[in-house]
Amino acid sequence: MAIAKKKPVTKKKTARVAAKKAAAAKKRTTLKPSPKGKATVKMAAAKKGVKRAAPKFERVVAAIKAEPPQPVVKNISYNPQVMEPKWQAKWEKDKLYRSVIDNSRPKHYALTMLPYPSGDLHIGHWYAMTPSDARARFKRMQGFNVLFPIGFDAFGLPAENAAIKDGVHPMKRTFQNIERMRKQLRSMGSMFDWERQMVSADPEYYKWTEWFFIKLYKMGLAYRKLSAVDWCPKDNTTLAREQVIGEERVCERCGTPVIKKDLEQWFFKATKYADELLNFDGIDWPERVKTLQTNWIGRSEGAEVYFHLESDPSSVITVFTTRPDTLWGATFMVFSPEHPMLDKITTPEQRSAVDAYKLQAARQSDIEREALDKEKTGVFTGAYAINPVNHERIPIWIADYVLMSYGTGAIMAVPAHDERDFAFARKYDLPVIPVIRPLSAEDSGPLQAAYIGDGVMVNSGPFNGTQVNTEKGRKNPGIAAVIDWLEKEGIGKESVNYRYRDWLISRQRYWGAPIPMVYCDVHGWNPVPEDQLPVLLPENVEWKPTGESPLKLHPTWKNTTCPVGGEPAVRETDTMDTFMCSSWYHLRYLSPHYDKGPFDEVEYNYWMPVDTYTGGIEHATMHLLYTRFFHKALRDAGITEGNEPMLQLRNQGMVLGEDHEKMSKSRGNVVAPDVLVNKYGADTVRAYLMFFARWDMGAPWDSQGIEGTVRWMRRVWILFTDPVAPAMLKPQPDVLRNLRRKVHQTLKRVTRDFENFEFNTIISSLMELLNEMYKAREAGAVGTPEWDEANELYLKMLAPVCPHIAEEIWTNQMCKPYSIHQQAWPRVDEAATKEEVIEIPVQVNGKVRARIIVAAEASEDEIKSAALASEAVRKYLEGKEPKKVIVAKGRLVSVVV
RNA sequence: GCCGAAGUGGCGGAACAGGCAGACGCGCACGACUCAAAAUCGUGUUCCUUCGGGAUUGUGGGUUCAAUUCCCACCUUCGGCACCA
Repeated sequence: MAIAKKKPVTKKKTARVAAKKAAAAKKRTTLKPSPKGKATVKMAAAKKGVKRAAPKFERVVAAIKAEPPQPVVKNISYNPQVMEPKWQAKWEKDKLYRSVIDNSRPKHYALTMLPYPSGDLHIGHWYAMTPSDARARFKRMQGFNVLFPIGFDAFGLPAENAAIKDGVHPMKRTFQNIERMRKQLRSMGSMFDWERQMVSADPEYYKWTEWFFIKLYKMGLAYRKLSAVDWCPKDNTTLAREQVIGEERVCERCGTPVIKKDLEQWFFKATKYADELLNFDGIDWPERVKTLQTNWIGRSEGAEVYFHLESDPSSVITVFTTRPDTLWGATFMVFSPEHPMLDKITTPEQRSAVDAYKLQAARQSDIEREALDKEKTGVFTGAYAINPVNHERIPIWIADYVLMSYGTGAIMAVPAHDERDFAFARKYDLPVIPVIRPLSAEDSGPLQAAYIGDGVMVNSGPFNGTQVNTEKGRKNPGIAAVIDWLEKEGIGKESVNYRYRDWLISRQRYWGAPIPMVYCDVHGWNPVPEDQLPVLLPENVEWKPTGESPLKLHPTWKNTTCPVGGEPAVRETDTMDTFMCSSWYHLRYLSPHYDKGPFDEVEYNYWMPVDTYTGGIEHATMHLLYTRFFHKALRDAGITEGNEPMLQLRNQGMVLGEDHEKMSKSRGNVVAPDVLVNKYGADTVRAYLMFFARWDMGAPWDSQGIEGTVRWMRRVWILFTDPVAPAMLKPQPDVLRNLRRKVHQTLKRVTRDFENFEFNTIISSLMELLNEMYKAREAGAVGTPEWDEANELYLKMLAPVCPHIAEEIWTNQMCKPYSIHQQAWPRVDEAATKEEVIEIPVQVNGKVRARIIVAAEASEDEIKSAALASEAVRKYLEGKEPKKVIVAKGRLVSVVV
């Protein structure tokens, strides 16, 4: 097969892209979820058909809408609607969750991704935050001094877009939304330390965002460059590469296809840290995130090789290749249509063809140009290059399959061993010279396709006979040998290329942190002096529907004087990408009102680094990569310590609507946490969110399912508050032993599951234990020390999950010392968890045929003889001796007949 | 094409380190209470069955006394990257 195969765009794929686009237009929840966040959506939706969709779902939504919120729990005194706000107020008054430095205790910095103040807390926020809160509470009970802060990622486009529509100033809208969301966040009963709150749009905060920009600028990590950048025509701003999504190349926020524009923009030199960002040593992050980041950085190893023009031996054309072992097979060279040398090398005869091709390439969008199924096109430049390894004269072509943005914008084409080059050579009838002979085929006829695989180098001068394989880089003996030789000959050297690009941070918008730079004709660009920070956003701005940044249109704001010479100068009117604000917010929590620097070092030394970070995976190649870069840059500036800001990362999944689709207002499948809290209480909602799915997977919401959690909560309440001690009988000793065993087994599991973020099994363990406690109560356990211990431990285990009901029972019903949230996490009594008598299944030929009951510490021999003595086993043995008997002590006996 | 993840009852899910598959919950069925309903409580609930059993963790192989778990191949779904030289 010759020409690159056509890859028809399937219906499925089109649908997927459309869905992606649609999703991109949706509101953001935590930080800035993007279509990437749909990951879990479709997985879950696809996993189990969509059977339960419409009727029931509509019924439920209708019911929720119609019903005025009212307590569902009737006839008993459990009343979360009263009890929860009461405790929230008391905890706040008592500053129960204030975290201050305490050198006598180990610290634990639990961070959850800060929300964007969209106006309403979404169920997704609850899903991310309440289990994180429960875990932070657990850590606190374990004796850690826990910092669990909250803030708002308050700059950003939605507020500005809304302002263009209705004229309400983003500042006003944002701070109103924050006020509203604070109330909602409080209703979660979370242990946020509100005194550490930060708001990124607050001048007190963005002063330091600007300050960091200048730091990076002074380190040479911020630079201004004219380049072809991605532009979202709807949001009227440039975007970072990370914010352009998928093969359709749409805006991460609004789903509009981006276009290219040549603009001067500010960049951060993130690529300087590419190699370091590939190293995840010392951090416990999900493999998935590490893989995404690794792929995003896209390191490839190879060599750069110096060709020169036939017409000018002093010229140098550098190419990058991952296959230096195929250098002898280079039969032509291809330049990108944007290559700067083109004008110089094109011959007069070819000029018109080349110019026409360049024009055509420039007119095409990236999508058209990079379409996979497009047939290769190109034009001969008339020029020839000399291959330095064998001094062959090879023609130079231009083709749009070579990108200026990767490598050097010029390639050596080896059609015999590269599919793209092969297709191109076939089309334009260029020579194909095999230089790797497959080990299997001794004499192969004319190549039908590019050969990529193990083999022996041929037609390769001094390297004939050298073995090559498919390994990349120096691990491949052929490549290693050629690289060494290139370096010795001075015609090339080992080299690494990355897909990763520098971070474009300029945004042509108003509602962001100003880029604190000033331009004057004499001294060029200079940073605003530190004592003049922050550069404040002007408040009196006009909203024009043109979409132009009001900063640009403001009559006076941009006028200033040059900090170097005092000449008239203008301010940069672009603002910073909001991901810049969120790259360091975890540092501002340490001392949100500190004014001598971005943070107080004393606080830093105590709290940093972040011990656990929780949030959505949609930020894998955006926020989570930016913040790592930022930390490393600050480390090199001597501002931070250590190589990584966040030691452990865990991602929650996504809560879908009941119709198994992503929740959205337009679909009408949104589950509002406020409604749920009014109806069931925060404790129930918290518990259900922890219970109803694996936290890292997420699942569709199930409004029936929550009933189980409602029942559980009620049963908890009744067990602890119902004074009836039903049994007159004295409990059997084994009842109490069993109760105690169950309690400690549960404690062991719950402790382990909290450590591992396995929240669903925490709840099921607690449900199980409650069922056992009901039975024990029936059996007369009430009033015994074992019963009291069970009660105490149960509440302590419940406290992180359902902080209000646990406090109410502990403090008010049981009159224990306030607060349960200041109690120590109980210790597992290992001895109590052990069973005395165990039931062991006996397998005969792999099938369970009998069960025997033996003492837990019975020896293998005892177990063996008990098993062989059992009737069922004797039946299968039919009097014969077993071939083999395996005893897994305490677990199982396996008899082979 | 490359890289990664997942697949267990009607549903969400459980199974610590290879050892009883289906914990816990939803739903459903039956029963108790009730004039009745709701709520609550109790019992049952993977499938097939000739009631002896048999099958069963996406499919097919393999290792093992024993596999949801380890290995190989494949299928499906999801995600990321992609004319990346």
